[in-house]
Amino acid sequence: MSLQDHLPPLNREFVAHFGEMGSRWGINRTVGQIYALLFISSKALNADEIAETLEFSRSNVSMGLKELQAWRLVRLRHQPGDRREYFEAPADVWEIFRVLAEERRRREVEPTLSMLRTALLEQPTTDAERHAQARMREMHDLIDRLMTWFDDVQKLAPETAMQLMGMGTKVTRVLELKDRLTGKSPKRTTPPPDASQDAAA
Amino acid sequence: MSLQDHLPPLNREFVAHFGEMGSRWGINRTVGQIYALLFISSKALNADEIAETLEFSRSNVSMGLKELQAWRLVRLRHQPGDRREYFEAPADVWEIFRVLAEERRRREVEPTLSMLRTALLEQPTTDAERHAQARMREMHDLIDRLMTWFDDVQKLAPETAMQLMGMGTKVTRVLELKDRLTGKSPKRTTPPPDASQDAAA
DNA sequence: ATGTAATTTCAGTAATTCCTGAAAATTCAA
DNA sequence: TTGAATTTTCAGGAATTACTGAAATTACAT
Repeated sequence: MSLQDHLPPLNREFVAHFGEMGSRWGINRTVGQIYALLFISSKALNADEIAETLEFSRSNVSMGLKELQAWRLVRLRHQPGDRREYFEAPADVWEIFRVLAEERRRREVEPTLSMLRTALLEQPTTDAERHAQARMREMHDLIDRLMTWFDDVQKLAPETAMQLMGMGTKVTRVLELKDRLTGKSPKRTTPPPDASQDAAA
Repeated sequence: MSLQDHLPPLNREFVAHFGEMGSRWGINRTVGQIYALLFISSKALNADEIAETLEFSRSNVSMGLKELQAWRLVRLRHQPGDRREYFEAPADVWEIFRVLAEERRRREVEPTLSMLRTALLEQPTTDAERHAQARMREMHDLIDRLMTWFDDVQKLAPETAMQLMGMGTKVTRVLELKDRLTGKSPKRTTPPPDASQDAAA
């Protein structure tokens, strides 16, 4: 029994793609494929079904699922009258995005932010240290701002966030007006958005 | 001559951290350390200086710099009267963030988006395919929205984008008002932001 | 053109990560 | 309890990725 036997072409394609992209996303082929399979599956799957469909060893599937759970990307369920564990990917894609962003932040950003904070408390002794610290402060401040902003957006209900994004840069017109009033120049790097954007309001 | 000899503790710490985080960020230790070194350096460095400071082989530094250039994270410069190539990291941290986001998008998002678009053109033949395609459409639409929005923000001048972020969720009040008028409930997942956020307006 | 400095390529090796099968541990029904 | 079903752990091998030194290439001054 092979992946080919069980999955229709469309599903197979999707699963294969996630396997290939895995390394770029910081997960391995196995984990990527397992997630993809669960994401497009209409029902929760148990580890044996996954192993059989993807032709991975049972133990590999076990490890993969463990990692996906650590990422909070899959959820464990139990079917009545079946003691095996079933797994599924949450249905709401915005929720998936939120969780993914949270986890990446925790793993890829927070450690650096914390290192920077520590470094910024030190008293620089040489010129090299003084300059390095100034650069670190710039980096720290940007990351900190991005994270604070992201926190804010995360607190929004999905549909509000979607709406906010749907507005595009229209929000910035308010800022431009304010800048004009307070005497600053608006400074765009590209021409203003065209009128077709205006529908959302 | 060792890293220890050349770099003061603060700088050494920073460089080491980027080396360790490298794997989580999808680059290797070498590349991470080279970038970190250039980022905090007050002047452009040539490959030999880098190799000596970090104690990597000259060829390794050459490959690392090549990769950093492919990421557009370092820039090549020439010093008058010196035929060696000097490298530096752009000074503006917002610019760095922008480039990083662009590159990650190109490498990690676009291939998937393109795969999804292709898959969505297919005519599903089984129920499994129909369901898979529906899920793919959800994924595609979310990514597409995020990217469009990100395009918009990228077009803004740094200070405008910063301001936009500084506004936090205040923008959403307009949306909430609109929702209330059109009869939808605002649906927050958390209580509204406190008044301390209001300073930016 | 020639020679030297600077950089890149690349084959081989080292280091790391991934995956498997076997064994151990856990869960649960009887 | 016992034992069968299920899941997890983990040592060792396979596959991949990283790094080096030597050789080749390129760039440039004379």
